[in-house]
Amino acid sequence: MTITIKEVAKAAGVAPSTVSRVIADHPSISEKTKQRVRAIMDELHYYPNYNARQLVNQRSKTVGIVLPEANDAFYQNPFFPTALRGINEAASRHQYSLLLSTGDDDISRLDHIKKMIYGKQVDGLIFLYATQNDPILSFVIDEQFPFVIIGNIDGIPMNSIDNDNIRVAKEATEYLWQQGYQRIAFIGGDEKQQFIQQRIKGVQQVLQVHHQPLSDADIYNGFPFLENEGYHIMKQIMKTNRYNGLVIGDQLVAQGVYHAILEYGLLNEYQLITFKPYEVYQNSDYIHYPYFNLHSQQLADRAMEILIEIISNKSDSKHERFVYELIAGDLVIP
Amino acid sequence: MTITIKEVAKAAGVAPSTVSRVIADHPSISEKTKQRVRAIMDELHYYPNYNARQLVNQRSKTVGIVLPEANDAFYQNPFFPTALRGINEAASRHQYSLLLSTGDDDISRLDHIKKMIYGKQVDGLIFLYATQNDPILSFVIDEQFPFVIIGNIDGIPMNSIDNDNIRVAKEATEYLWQQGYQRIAFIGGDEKQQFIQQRIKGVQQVLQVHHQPLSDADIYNGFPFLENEGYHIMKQIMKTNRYNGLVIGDQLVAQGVYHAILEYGLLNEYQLITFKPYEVYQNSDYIHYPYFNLHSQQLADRAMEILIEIISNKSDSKHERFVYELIAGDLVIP
DNA sequence: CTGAAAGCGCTTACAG
DNA sequence: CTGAAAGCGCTTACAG
Repeated sequence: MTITIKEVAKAAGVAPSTVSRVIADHPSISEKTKQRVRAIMDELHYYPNYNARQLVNQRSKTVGIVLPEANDAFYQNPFFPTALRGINEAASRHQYSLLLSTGDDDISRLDHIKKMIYGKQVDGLIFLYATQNDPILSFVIDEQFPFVIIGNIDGIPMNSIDNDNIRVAKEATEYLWQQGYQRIAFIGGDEKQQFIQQRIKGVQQVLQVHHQPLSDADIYNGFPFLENEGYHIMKQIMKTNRYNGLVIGDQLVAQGVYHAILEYGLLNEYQLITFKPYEVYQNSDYIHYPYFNLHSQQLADRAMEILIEIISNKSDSKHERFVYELIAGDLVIP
Repeated sequence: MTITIKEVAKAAGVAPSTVSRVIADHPSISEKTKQRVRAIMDELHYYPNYNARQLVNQRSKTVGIVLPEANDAFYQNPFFPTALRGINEAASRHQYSLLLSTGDDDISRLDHIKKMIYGKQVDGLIFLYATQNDPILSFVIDEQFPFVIIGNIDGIPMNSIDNDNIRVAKEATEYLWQQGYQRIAFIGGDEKQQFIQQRIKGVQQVLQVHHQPLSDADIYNGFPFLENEGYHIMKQIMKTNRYNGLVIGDQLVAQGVYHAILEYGLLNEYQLITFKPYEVYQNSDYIHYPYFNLHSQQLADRAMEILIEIISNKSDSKHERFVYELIAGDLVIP
């Protein structure tokens, strides 16, 4: 049998409402009563029923994590678990629960999100991806439901957190340039991802300054962020002998590229630089190439913090106000 | 204002109980009424409140995912997102929700799990790790709360799903042996993980048969499952020149090992073989070394299926009965 | 400082 | 085939 507030009340010789107030640490209850009730609660192993609490409170203290349509590139990218870790930490700090979205296709995913929201299961959402024309995103914007997106979408105001992708790409490009690698290509992947567009922009801006504009032919896109894609692209590139500096938009792709270079023994011909969600090999000589640490864990942690802030402040103003935070990246040099 | 069963009832000219029965597709309600009520539900965009439903039903149709204490080796290992994907798919198929456990240390993790269970937030749990003397595991065993563990723990009966680690390790070892690589070492990592012990056993069994037993000195353990650990171990090993075949217990470690070999140009000296959660590079020549595909996604999918089965059949028998499933691994050869 | 009562939005015997 | 009523386990005005 499960212990409810009633049992505790009876055992403590008080009313259920008093027990409820003790749980909430309500100031109007005397210390003596509080202590007595708490002792009973411990003794009886009382735990509040969240369903009842959430029903009456009309809020759940839980956040939904919105995943994209299932695909290898997302699930294999270290960004995903790293972000989850950050969200998890922040959730734990604030005693929030985390509900995962499910569903393969757009229909079932949207359906699940609607159930979560209308069913009062979540107070807010965190999007772990940012793609244009996403039906779920459109839906929550319409509904004005609280959410934070990791990444950004041009032209639509929303709460978001992101890396300063233009900036890190600029710094990356400048680094190659300063090192003397001045025949530069950008290897991206999925060009529909905003961050790829932004990183391209960064590279372009720097090369513009150096009067050596990046042409469209120097931008490699149109493939998923996977190691073997980078590997094959690089095998093509090596044939041309056109570049010596490579800015690579994704770290898995970079790994494939690096493998190709290593296999062909051309480490001295190419310098590559990429972007990673965390610092991979501290204090180790196992480092192959420079990269920017994007601190994805902290990024996601902040996403959660921002969301909680938004949920808590809700309804206190008529005008719209959005949070847009940028997380800096650090250059890590072998 | 949110639409409840009452509003629907009023609009349809029926009682709330009738609406409830329509939602449940209760056979005693006439088709006419059902259709009328459903039309109204659509029109009004009615969505059931899950908190109310779960409160009265005393079950949540949600499963808790139990994560280990936060550490790099877990979050960086591709097993984690792969397993999550499998669980997610099965959850979606069965209309189950997924709640993530949170907390850094053992205390706060156990605390959260207790809240989940006693607070009636979850009907069952899936453990994404299997370590001896885990306080959460002990707790749920004591409570007889439904759970499935991915992996296994010797000597304690519980519902579990796992790869046949001894078998894949045997096959891996036999493969090396047949290829002529007969000076064999095992590179593990975290020897407290059951699957490492099992894989060691597999290697030992095969070498025993070939009258060339694996000595303790040929087993490398005592480090986390990370690339640079494999890299450094391998650099040590290469100095000794004692082996030509390497069975590597974890794929991240294997990657580090491979890098070391590649850097030193010793690809012809060593043959390695490892175990991966998914098939990495289908139809591609970007494959470095043979490995066993452990099908972690399907494994986790099955974990969820088994759990749902257990939850549904609960209380129908007095005697204890546990499910123990093994997923086969496939050798993938470059 | 504490209690009795109403209500959150559902479901499910019990009647009819 | 359908409805009125009780109840799931909480919280929170309203009294006192």
